[in-house]
Amino acid sequence: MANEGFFEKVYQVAKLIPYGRVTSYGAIANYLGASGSARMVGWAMNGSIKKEVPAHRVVNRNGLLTGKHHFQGTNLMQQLLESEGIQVVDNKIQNFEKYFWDPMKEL
DNA sequence: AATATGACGATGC
DNA sequence: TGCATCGCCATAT
Repeated sequence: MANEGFFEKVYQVAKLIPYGRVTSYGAIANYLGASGSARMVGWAMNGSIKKEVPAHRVVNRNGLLTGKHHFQGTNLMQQLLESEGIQVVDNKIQNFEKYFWDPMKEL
């Protein structure tokens, strides 16, 4: 209920991430107008796992799956990304710029 | 009310 | 090029 307004926004944007695409926490934060609070986006994702939010499509600006530890399995996040056609090596997305999806730019 | 933490980001060295 | 430090801002305790 209106208590997690910030979180809600993050969830909405994360849900809008197209299939086979990824984005960064900072990009979402920037889109929400909270540029600088990229950490909040990550924190919001913490609860997004319980939701229907594809948090596996959200990584840090290095394209590194930093939050994979928060997923159920050890490499579930990586598997999900690979399932979408994204190459992941050593917890890092290959051709990150190519798969990068900027909410501000796309929306 | 204050302090510590955190799935980040940028800059400095 | 890689590691270390500071800054940001909301949540949790």
